[in-house]
Amino acid sequence: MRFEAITIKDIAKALGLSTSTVSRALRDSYEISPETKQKVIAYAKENNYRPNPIALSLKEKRSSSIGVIVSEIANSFFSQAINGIESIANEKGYNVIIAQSKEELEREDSALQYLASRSVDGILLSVSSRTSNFDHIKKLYDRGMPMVSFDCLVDFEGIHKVMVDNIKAAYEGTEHLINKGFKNIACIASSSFLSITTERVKGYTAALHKYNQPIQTNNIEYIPHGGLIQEEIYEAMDRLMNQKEKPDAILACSDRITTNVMRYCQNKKINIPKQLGLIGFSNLDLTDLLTPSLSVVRQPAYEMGRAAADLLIKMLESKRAITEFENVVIPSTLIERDSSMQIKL
Amino acid sequence: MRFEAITIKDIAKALGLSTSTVSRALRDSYEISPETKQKVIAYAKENNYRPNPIALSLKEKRSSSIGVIVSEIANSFFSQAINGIESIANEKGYNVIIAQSKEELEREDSALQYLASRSVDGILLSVSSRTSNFDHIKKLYDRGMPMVSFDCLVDFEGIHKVMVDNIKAAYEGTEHLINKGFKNIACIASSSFLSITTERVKGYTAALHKYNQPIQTNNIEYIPHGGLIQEEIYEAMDRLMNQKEKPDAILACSDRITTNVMRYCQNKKINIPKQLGLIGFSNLDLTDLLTPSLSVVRQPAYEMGRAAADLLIKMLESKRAITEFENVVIPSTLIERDSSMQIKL
DNA sequence: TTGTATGCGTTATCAT
DNA sequence: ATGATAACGCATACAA
Repeated sequence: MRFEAITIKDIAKALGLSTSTVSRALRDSYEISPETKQKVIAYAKENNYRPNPIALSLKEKRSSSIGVIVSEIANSFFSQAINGIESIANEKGYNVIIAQSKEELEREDSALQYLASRSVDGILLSVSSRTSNFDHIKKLYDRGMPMVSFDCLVDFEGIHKVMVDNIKAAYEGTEHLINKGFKNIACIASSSFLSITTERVKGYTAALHKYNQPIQTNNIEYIPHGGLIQEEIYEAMDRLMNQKEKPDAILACSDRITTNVMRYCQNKKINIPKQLGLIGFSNLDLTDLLTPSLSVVRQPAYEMGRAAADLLIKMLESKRAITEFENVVIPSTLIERDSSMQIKL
Repeated sequence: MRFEAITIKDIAKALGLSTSTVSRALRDSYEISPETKQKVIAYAKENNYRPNPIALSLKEKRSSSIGVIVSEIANSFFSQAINGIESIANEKGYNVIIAQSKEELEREDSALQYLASRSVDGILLSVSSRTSNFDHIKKLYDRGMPMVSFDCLVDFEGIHKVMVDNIKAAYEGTEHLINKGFKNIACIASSSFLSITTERVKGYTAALHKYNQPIQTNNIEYIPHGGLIQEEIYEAMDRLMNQKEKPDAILACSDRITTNVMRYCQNKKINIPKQLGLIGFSNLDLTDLLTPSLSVVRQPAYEMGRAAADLLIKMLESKRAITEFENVVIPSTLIERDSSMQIKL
């Protein structure tokens, strides 16, 4: 037996009315008599009637659903962001369709095509770390697909953005290490062409500059796949640690980079923070247990998800010109560990 | 400007053909002349034509989408499971709509109604820890909605399940603690009426029995919200630690419970494993860094997601009787820490 | 106040 | 080999 939902037609037949009368009664139209209305609503309720959203979509040319493209769901930052997106979407009666780019350009593009063809009303996009060219995105945007770029940003005229103040976040993280007495701080970041990377590196160098520490280009490592591939981070660490003047601390500029730098240190038996200082961007749930070795820059993932979904849905539902909407910048949080809070492992 | 996709009608008009000819040409029907076919396909490709899945759904009475209900997306176990679900769905041309129950019965029920009304072809469900009664689920199932229950299981006649061998997992975890020399092992689990709970507790008691350790009911704590609420775990720990004969080790039966037991120990400055042994079910990405204090039972979340999605889609696409499909049991993994691999924190 | 007809995009059935 | 028409479920312009 196939699952069959009750339709307006069924109600009409059962009550000896026409479908339009039923439709109008259910939408509480003024043209319908109270008695009929009541009868229809009672029957609908009794039989658990729900309008078929597919038929509605076809008619209204909108699906009340928004698409989300992230690099990977199983990444705390994004699962928290999706959580935020979901909460807003739920409130406003939208549903969420999720697609993953897995940090690959082709997958990102096909996800984009897929969502467009699924008739989503709009798209929330955090680009993959391999996306150096935004043409495929701009093309869809120019065809009229509403979009909001969040976290890993797309940059072209008109597109709306929800972001954190990455410069400040990286600046504060670096400053924290400097204040702890580290003198030769390296930085591992994602792809060099991404805004989140250039901004975080900018914050890093700004802090070094402010505290009169030398800025060495061989102390900055860029990771092609944004940390998805462990080996790439290990290789970067190898390069850094094999320098003549090897760094005494690391600024790890993403969730995955942070985790894998810690793994590297564990494998190589490098003591954090005695042999190597570390501060990382991280949203993992357990980071608070890794005190006092790890101070983290926490990205407000949930809040970003909410802000991005809120902005997109406002754009969708407003008649105002799209240019009237403003980008959103959300502050990140530096979580400093107190050594006295140490868990004895 | 609103995003408008190209339709068969547009192609027909542009090429001076009828919609049915275009439709047939695109589906490579034998009745269409090669020239026409070629012309249509070329035009479609050039203009990036994609069939409108909404119209298709309305016609076919199927949406090529499956619904997933989990307690929370931002929980590593579920985000990994969703990852697995997504991978299978992608392969087979389905899309995934996700809903969260937040461990609340009403939210679970409304998610169920929502997905049914969204015309999903089937549902993957991990029940909330507050679901002691399956009537709302069975009702939908009996109306013909294909379902697969995974992880937190639903149990009624006919429903298909994808699960881990919880008894074995908990047995091995407990055995591990016993082998380390712990003599008074307590157990913190989720709601008492859930199969995952009863099975894990069964594995726990079986191990104690096997090694001739006393089984004390006040050494078993049940958490109403499955660990979503930190206080509930703290209270359980308080009760355990305030007993006259307080336990020397804990078996934590879920991801959230494990994390929060660790947090509790950190706050109370309880040394793991010197003052208190701990083994927990955990899927967090960072657990491998918490050596050697924490051996974990790792749930094969990704594999479960894949197995569940695979089973559901096979059920959807097969003409065979639903009873012919078999439940899937997936083994969990015990990850024992080697003290020599200690990260110096 | 209610009913009839149309269209959203697609395919299947029936013409031609 | 191609075209016209109906149907999926719904909302609505138009008729009565």
